[in-house]
Amino acid sequence: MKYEIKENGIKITGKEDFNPEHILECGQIFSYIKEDGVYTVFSADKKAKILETETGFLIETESPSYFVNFFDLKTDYSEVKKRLNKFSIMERPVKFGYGIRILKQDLFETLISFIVSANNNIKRIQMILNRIRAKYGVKMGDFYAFPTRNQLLKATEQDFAELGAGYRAKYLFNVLRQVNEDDLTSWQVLETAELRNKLISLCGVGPKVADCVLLFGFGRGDVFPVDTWIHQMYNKYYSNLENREKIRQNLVSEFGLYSGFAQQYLFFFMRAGEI
DNA sequence: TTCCAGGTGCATA
DNA sequence: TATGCACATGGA
Repeated sequence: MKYEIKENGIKITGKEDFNPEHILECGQIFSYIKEDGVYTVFSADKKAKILETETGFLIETESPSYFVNFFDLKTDYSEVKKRLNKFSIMERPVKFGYGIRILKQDLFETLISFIVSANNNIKRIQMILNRIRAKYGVKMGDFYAFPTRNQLLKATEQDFAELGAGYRAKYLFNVLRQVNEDDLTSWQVLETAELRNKLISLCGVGPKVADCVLLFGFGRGDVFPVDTWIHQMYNKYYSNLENREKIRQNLVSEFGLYSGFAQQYLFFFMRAGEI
């Protein structure tokens, strides 16, 4: 796959390592829409529309350099897939989710989004996050930016509850008073284990949410978020184990630096009912 | 009606 | 350290 910065966005050549549906519908991001088969993705205060062309895709955006990083275009996913295919369990999931890429998302938005995601379903997560955008974010023409921490500080616990956050309203209210965007950015230099502990110390952030923020925000490959789907997968393909911490440890020791990638293909595969 | 969704916090032993 | 339970909400 090749990419090229154009006046109106980014031109992608090749379809094997970039598939909008697989990238966006694999549960790593909640802020996107599909209209007439065309995906538009929202991140922080930016958006990009992904148009299919004969030879690849055009990522139409005013912020091309942001989305080069966002879509992780500098990473060679054919190499990632080659590595993963050395694990026999990965062959079918990698083939099925061929165009997946792990997004490098805005840290603050990722943190808030995955706190909302806990014990929740994707449709409702999207609804709640949309309401948060619309109520507290700045209007950017035809969409709302994800609000900043300062903007969200105006919200009370009751406000979040009214947006549908349920019992997570308290987590949101509290976490906003524990960290700001600069804290998160400054943690980028920490090693994964220490960074993980920092995240887990935050309200509403346990092992699973921390691993999602590490993978989808901080771009750490050496984490393996274990949710109900991965739990099911493990019981089917490995062994019956109830302890999610042990499952996580086993999977991280198996996949090492490629844990995050493996996890995402497996999650997409499981959720699609391919099992 | 009951179960489940990309789980976490807290009490208890 | 580890186990058990409560927690909002809406769709299946």
